Amino acid sequence: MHKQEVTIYDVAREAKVSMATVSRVVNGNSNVRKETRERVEEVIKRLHYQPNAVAQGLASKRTTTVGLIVPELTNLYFAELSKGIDDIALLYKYNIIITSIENRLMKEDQVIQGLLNKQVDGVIYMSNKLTDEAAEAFKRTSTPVVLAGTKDNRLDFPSVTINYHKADTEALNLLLNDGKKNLGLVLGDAEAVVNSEHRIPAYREFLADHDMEEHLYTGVYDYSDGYNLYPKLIKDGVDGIIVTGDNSSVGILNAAVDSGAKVPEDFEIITASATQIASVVRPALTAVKQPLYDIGAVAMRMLTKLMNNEEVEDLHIELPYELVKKQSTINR
Amino acid sequence: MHKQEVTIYDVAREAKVSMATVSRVVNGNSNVRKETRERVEEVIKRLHYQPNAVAQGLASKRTTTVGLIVPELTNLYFAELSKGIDDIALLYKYNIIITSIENRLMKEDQVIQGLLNKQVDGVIYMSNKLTDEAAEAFKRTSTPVVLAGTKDNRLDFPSVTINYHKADTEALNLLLNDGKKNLGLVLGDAEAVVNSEHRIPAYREFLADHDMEEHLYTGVYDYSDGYNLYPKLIKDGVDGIIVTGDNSSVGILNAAVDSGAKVPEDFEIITASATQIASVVRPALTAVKQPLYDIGAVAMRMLTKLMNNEEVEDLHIELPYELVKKQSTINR
DNA sequence: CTGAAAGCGCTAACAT
DNA sequence: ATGTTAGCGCTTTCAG
Repeated sequence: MHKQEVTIYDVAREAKVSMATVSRVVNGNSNVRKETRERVEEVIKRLHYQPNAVAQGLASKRTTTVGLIVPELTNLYFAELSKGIDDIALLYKYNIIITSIENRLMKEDQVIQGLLNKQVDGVIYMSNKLTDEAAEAFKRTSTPVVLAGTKDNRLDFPSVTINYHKADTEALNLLLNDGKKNLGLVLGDAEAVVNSEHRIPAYREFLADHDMEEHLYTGVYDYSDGYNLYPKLIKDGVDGIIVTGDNSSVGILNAAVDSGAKVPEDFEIITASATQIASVVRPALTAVKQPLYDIGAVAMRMLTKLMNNEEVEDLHIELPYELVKKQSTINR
Repeated sequence: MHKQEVTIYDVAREAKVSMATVSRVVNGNSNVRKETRERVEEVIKRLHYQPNAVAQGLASKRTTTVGLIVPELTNLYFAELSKGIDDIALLYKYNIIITSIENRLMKEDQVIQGLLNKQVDGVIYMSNKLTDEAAEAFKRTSTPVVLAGTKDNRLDFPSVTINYHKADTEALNLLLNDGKKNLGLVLGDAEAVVNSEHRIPAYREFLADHDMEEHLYTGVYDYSDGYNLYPKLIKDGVDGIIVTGDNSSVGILNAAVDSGAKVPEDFEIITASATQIASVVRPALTAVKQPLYDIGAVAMRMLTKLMNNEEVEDLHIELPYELVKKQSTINR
């Protein structure tokens, strides 16, 4: 397996310089005479020399690779975040090792350890919930970590999010103003910090302020969870809901439509994390439009600073969201 | 930046063996006495030793990392393929470096060269079209490459696909049997081998066999392309179409629905690469259901064999597809 | 501005 | 079964 035909040494010999000089040329070090540089560059081109990034990584202790930890690959929410990350990573010449943690073949801390063993320069963690094992693994390392779309109360990892409390309150107000009386909140994991510390408190405060009854549904993760939940919502008399998952919100919507319910007249739905899917269903879903691309991009940008030991003014960035009215709420 | 606290050398000293023995233990080499192994393992655990994968990679010339080249991150078609790849990669303990080529900041061959410089052990390329520059880059290297969901006629790279010709013919027959008279084919890139060598020929043969008029639309890539195409379809008198992109098929569907057309009575749609999105829209789309997860999984499995120089009986695997009738064609 | 030399942490013959 | 010894290809002082 003679992958590497031509090494830095070959270039050095051919250009009649030392490998140190070739290394300088490759790395854009300015301490090289113009003529020398040009001679080396000519040889590099002629020999089709390409630096071995693994050797560079070992010698320099920087791999220009970051790890991405994502709960599911086939979820547009994470895909849109990832795209923001990817674009900025490309800009700063980092590669991305992506690892999903949905497969139970390997525990989450093992996945993270595997990433750290590969000497990634940094990690971006996306998920509604920072699990204990992940937190443990992260705090054992000096590798910088940024949370995208999640917060953590215990360990204060850098994060990029929106203001969930404010967003949900605004969405609840929309339902209230549309005349809905029994407002529900549909969540995935109730333990997730975003839910337990932000969304649920916002919901309860709202209920208290308006003297309303609580209709909290947890453990609703995907399309079919949402679809199956719908009859229960109706039985409970709920007429307006905020759904934190995009797929589950579409499940609920389709269950409503398929059962002949009138949306939004009888039943209103607001999705709290809109992806493309929210706008292609009919009726299109009114949504809290999180700037997913930007969250990813800002998180990655922050990570580049952390990896370079640059000053980072604010380690907890909240980006603006937008409440976009579509057809699943009364439009006026 | 003293990331690596404890090295193989520390373990060796502490366990009073040579680093070679520690290496053997770490790599599961059987040539180690049981007691020695246990002593070393105890030290490894006590010192929290973790092997540096970069150093392993440099010394062994194997990085247990594969590169994934995907046209778009935010497209469920590729996400579902990726999930199949990811699961098998995890099983065989490979990490994945994912690179999208939608960002024009870097040319495709540069992206590929970057992957090769990182010494990936193999590459999986997904896209309807293997571009010239990609093909050039691949043929310069000895690193194995597998195409997932694409074929190539020039260079005969290993591939995993379905039989597009057969699938499209079957879909066209369905439209015909539903009484549709003017059948259209809506594509993205007409130059893509899958289209130029498989889908278009299948379409033309079908038209010839049934003495029908051609309605071929190319350059239709995303949702809005599809949405905007609809009026033209109607003007052209098309009453049944096969759409190769899932997002564009939904665009066409919504344009039809929004304009009050009756689907499937007046207009039938079959999507030729169904993802989750095809089943959540209403009416749900009749689809050629490609086994995307399996295509990814089989491609990755094939790649593991290639990377280990194992025998691969068939380098061009075609997996079975399924024509799933939903609501965008007449159901009977 | 350039070169010499010492590693980075590990694997893989080759000995013993 | 275990140790010794070269590297893998590159970066990075340190000299000059």
